Amino acid sequence: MVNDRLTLGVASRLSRYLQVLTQAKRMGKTSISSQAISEYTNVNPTQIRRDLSGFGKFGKRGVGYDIDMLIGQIRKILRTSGQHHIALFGAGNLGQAIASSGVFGDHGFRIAAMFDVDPEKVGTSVGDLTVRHYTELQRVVAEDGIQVGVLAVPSATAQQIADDLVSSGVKIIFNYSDALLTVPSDVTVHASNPAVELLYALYFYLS
Amino acid sequence: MVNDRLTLGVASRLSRYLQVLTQAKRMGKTSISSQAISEYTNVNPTQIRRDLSGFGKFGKRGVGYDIDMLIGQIRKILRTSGQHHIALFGAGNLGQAIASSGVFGDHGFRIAAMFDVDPEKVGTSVGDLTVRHYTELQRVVAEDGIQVGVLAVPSATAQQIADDLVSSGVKIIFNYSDALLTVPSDVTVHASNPAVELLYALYFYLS
DNA sequence: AAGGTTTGTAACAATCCGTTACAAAGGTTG
DNA sequence: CAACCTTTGTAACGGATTGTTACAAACCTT
Repeated sequence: MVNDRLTLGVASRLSRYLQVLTQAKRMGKTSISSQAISEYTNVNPTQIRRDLSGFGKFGKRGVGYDIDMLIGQIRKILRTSGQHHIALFGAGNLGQAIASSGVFGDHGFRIAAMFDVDPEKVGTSVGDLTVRHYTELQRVVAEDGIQVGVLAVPSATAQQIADDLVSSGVKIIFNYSDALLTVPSDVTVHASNPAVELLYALYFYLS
Repeated sequence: MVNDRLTLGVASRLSRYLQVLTQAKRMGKTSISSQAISEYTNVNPTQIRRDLSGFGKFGKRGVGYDIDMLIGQIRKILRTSGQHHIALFGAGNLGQAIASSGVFGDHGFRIAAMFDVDPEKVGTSVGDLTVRHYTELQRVVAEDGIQVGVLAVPSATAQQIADDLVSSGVKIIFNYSDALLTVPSDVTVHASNPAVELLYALYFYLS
């Protein structure tokens, strides 16, 4: 059925294809083959074609996939074609890097607000955002329809922000801090740790 | 066989356990159950015990796993217990965030050098590192035994750095830029894109 | 028109994973 | 000390996912 949930595996691979497609588009390419996607994702080309052909005939035989079109199709499949609003916590180096990187914008995420508690930072501008004080959290979440909170703060303050996000109704938290967050079971925490990803890459290199 | 390569799945899960264990240790915990690891990783507890028991009896029945011990064991299994040296490119916001975060240090990675081309930045200090000029790359890689290059640079310059790293003999590149890098097949590129990871999380929330 | 490339698809085997189950070992409480 | 609870280690089974091989059809180039 078209309306079935994707399996974890398919959704994860589709996301990875999307990453490569977006990068390829930035590099000025307009078309790409399953073979080429395979080289960048380490997913077998037959698997890629199988994943995609489950949703429609997106490719042209002898040519490959039109990148813009495929990006659109995968977004539709992942049901994330709309605009999503995120709130960013922490205006330190990491927060500023995220705010000015455009990496979220490319995928339909708008950084709707940026928060910090440091009075030196509140009121300053980062890109086209103005850093707000943390006390505005509840109001901004409600007014701007924030769906995702991104934590780029020291680990000591992460749990408190997570708690406040949860009580404001935010269900997805992206945690860049070292803290291990405790949240209700209907809230998703995604933690990103580059060092752990490196360990994984290194294992396969060393073997 | 003990000396077999781990499968992709096992290595990936072990890395994720390691991430949770490291965080739990930071939070002051000394012991953890497979059930608790499961809640943070979404890996089924039986699967966790099965993954671990393939390598030895690390747990205590009725109690759980000693965190320090388990971190050590997993590092041994991943053969990444030693010190690894990384070079960081780009002393902008992201580069500074990485250099000062301690996230690599926790996992046995030492940031041995940091590079930039901006004359304003070369010579300045970030944490206990001094930013060096990019022209020193070849020498530093050789002298310090750099195994990994981390790119926190604008996408326009990423490919050039990747090429130079490859010709210096570095085989693992961690790419934070938006560029799609082309490298020889014996070089591993790991790209991290938080927006794509968010799309994935969002899909399961929206369903 | 011929030849090369790439998709879409099928079929099969192998592997991986979730689930259920349970004994053994450790801790806790009365 | 005995009963009870928790948690590991392990086995077994069935279902799901994935790698592999294969090939026709469609597309492009020459």
